[in-house]
Amino acid sequence: MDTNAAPNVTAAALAPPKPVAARSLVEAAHEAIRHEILTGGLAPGEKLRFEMLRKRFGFGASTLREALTRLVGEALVTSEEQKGFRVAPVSLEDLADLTRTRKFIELEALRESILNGDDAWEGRLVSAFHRLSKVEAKLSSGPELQQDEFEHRNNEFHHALISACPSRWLHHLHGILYQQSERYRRISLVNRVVPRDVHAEHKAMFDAALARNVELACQVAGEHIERTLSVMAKVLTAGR
Amino acid sequence: MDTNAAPNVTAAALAPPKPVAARSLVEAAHEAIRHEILTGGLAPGEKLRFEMLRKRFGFGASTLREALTRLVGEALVTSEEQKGFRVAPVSLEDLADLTRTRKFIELEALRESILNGDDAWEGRLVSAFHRLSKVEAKLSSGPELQQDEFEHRNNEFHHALISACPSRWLHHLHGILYQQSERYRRISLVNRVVPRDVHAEHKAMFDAALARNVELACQVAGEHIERTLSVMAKVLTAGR
DNA sequence: GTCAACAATAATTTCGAGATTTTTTATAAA
DNA sequence: TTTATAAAAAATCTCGAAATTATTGTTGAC
Repeated sequence: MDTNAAPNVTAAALAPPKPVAARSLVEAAHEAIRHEILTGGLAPGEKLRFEMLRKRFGFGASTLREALTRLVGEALVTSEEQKGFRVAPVSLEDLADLTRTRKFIELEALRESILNGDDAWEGRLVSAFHRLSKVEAKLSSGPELQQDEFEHRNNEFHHALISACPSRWLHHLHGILYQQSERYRRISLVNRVVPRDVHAEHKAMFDAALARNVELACQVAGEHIERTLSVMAKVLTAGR
Repeated sequence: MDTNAAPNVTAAALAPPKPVAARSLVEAAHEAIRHEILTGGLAPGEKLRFEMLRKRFGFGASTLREALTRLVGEALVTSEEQKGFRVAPVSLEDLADLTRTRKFIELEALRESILNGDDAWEGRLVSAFHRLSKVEAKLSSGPELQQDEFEHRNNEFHHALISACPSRWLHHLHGILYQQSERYRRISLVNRVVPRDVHAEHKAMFDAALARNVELACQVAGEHIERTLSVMAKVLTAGR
């Protein structure tokens, strides 16, 4: 079969936020709505009416319904039988609990990853750190333009760190928690109040991991997560 | 409005396994299919065609589709774009990884639960242990009849143990892993090979928790989970 | 003036048919 | 006999409308 370059999605062509081409309309709808929730275009607690979503994204009711059901599974959307869907709410308590739980999971994964890491893992890590450093340097000049790209590379770097952890279930759980954190992180990025040398923190994690120093890496990563919490907490309380 | 005792679901009346009345057809379909997967009526790896599911359960295509999407979120079903749904496969590797990860999560939740437990928690624990003990005694006579009830009360007891853990996210993650374990556990229950005093193990956990002995409770619970793994592993390898 | 029952409106949920894609089967060439 | 191509069949995916349920607004009685 030859490659078909023509986009075969018709309804999706109407929606403004369309970063990636998806294999099915449900996937496209899922990613579009997910992006809007993560970036705040759909506010926490907001009711998700089908008529509104139809106009905004251009998908049919069944397609939207399945996309929302996926998002419920990722805990980005809540649903109550016969009463529709809502964007999952955010709160300081949830952020604190989420961060604590993520730290618990992520440090265990990091530990196992460092112990099991091979040359290929080191290669992925070096590569991801390099790409992240590049976008971090640009971020100070034009913040909003590179935010999606920064999140993507930040995600890649953190994933590379734990990518040698052999437990599929630990990865699965971490993925859920990480996506939740991303939501809070983006809130604190758009209106950042605390100046912070994130690059230095990333470099410390990178160095400790490559040196195979489990204890140091976990300590640094733990502090990194905690610091992220305190920054996000400040933003959330300041907004009130 | 007065209470309406008549079942308002029409299509669902055809399906044989219908334990609970659901608020929506999607929920009914979700629970019916989930039950069939957990009990083995739908085999691991089996393709889930809509025509087959329509005949078997009597729901419409969209309803089934959403129910399957929910099950994908619970990792009981896998989906590949444009190629449909399958029952999630089982394997010895997955079981080992799952058990290890569940132990990691469940012991942490148990630790926090014992430290935070109040009188209400003790009450729930005593009650759940009592109910579990009753059904355990009956289980030796008629195994198949009480299996659903045993699983239900076993679930209640293990949930009661960690119910005083304040972390919602830890509970959420534990729920995912516990449901997965239930699937393997039911396989090893129908064709059990190793005689085992499960009641004594449960009693040891119960006593240690009520005595607020964190270390002993975690040790006993850890051994309980490990022993469950070894039993299930024996069944899975014997089946080959 | 307050509360409850009832009607009107709006939203969600469900279904079946049509469009698109994948898989299978048949045919022909090497 | 094997491989490639193409038609046919089967399955999934998507849509819009009908049915069910929740919400809102109004009227009437106490």
